[in-house]
Amino acid sequence: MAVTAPKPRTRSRLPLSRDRIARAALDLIARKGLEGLTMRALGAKLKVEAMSLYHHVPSRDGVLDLVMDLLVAEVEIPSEGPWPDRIRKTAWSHREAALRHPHAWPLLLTRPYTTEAQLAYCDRLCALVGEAGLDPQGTALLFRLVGHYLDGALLYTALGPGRVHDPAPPPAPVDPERFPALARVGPHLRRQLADAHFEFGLERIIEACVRAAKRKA
Amino acid sequence: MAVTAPKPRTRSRLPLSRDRIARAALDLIARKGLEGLTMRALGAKLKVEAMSLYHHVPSRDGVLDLVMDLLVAEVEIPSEGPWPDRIRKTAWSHREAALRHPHAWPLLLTRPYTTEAQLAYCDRLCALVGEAGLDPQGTALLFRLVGHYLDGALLYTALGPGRVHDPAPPPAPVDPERFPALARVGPHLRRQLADAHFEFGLERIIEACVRAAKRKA
DNA sequence: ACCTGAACACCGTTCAAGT
DNA sequence: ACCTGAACACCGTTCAAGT
Repeated sequence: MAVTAPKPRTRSRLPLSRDRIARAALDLIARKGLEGLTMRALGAKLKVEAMSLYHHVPSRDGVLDLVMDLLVAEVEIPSEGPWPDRIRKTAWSHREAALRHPHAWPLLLTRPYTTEAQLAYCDRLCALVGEAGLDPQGTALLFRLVGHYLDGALLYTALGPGRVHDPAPPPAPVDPERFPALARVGPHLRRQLADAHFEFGLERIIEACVRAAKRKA
Repeated sequence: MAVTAPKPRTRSRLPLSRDRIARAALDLIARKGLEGLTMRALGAKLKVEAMSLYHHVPSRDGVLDLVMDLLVAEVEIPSEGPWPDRIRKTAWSHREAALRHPHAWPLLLTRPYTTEAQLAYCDRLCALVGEAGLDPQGTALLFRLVGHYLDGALLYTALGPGRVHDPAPPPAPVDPERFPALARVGPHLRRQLADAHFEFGLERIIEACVRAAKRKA
């Protein structure tokens, strides 16, 4: 019995889905920056009118939430080994993800965490810091200490120049007459040194956590 | 000889100036948020067509630079006393300024420092951290450690809920079945505790600076 | 059920024109 | 010199209409 082959659609466009929208949005942000993510541009990328997106997502903010879900999914939080080591690895994993998605990363610093995936990510971080063995109050103190440092360091990482569509020049030469301290320290604040700076600060933060854990124990 | 009194202008509008524009912009941001600062709204506030602003400022970004100048001018950096104390006071002064201008503060974290006033501010911060007595490389390490912590903490401070036009609800109750660690620690992450959290982290950071300074000396 | 097209109420910015 | 008005090329989102 002859079976008709599935009709080859001349326009073989997959149906829209939240997953396809999320990936297209992440890619668009990587190319054009956060403000380059417009509903019209996103629609064009998916070969669809902008208005079709609203059937899968409630608003532009809804798209940003999908992108945040992709970001937190890339962070690895190990569950084996001594906890200071796990904090160290988690921090570096954050840094790698931020470097992979510099334009999108600020979303994680400026928007509330609401989706299931985002809350699960927060939960894993709380559990990790809780391994230090302090009570919930003490855990919250360490959580903020580590968190604030990471947030600041990764925002700096993400906003660094030398990326696509980032017109900000590297720190311009500074007049040592008018700004003597800045002229002296400035050369040592170069982005190329950011790895070493990140590591130094991270180790001081972990030391502080270890000391706090010992004090309570 | 009769002198004609200066004709009382029925529309006594002051001439536009960069200073008036800056203050109006800061006020508009306080009321409507950063995205509420539009050239049209700013013009309306100054009783002028939006296009008149372009005679005093090159672009919307130029307005944001003026606002940043106002913000850094509010930070007090003491020049007397032991340096760990001065770092502590400078940090708290930052926090107070961030709390006075929560909506505008993120500008200082996301835009490059370019104007005279902004560079002078960076210079004073470098000079302060330089007081720890390390060489420029070491000074840069401390500068990043303190800076990243402050950036993260103040971004958190600035983005907190409970402000005008901030629809984000305080951390919603969390299902302890699905997110046990978050449910345990979450209550201790409330904004009301932010002062104590900020202080704890700041003191650990200053300790680390003191230790680093001793090690080198 | 899913996608479209026109429309609404906005943006930043340019430019020629007014006083 | 300073301000204006109209216009251009965009936004996010609504809504009635198509298939």
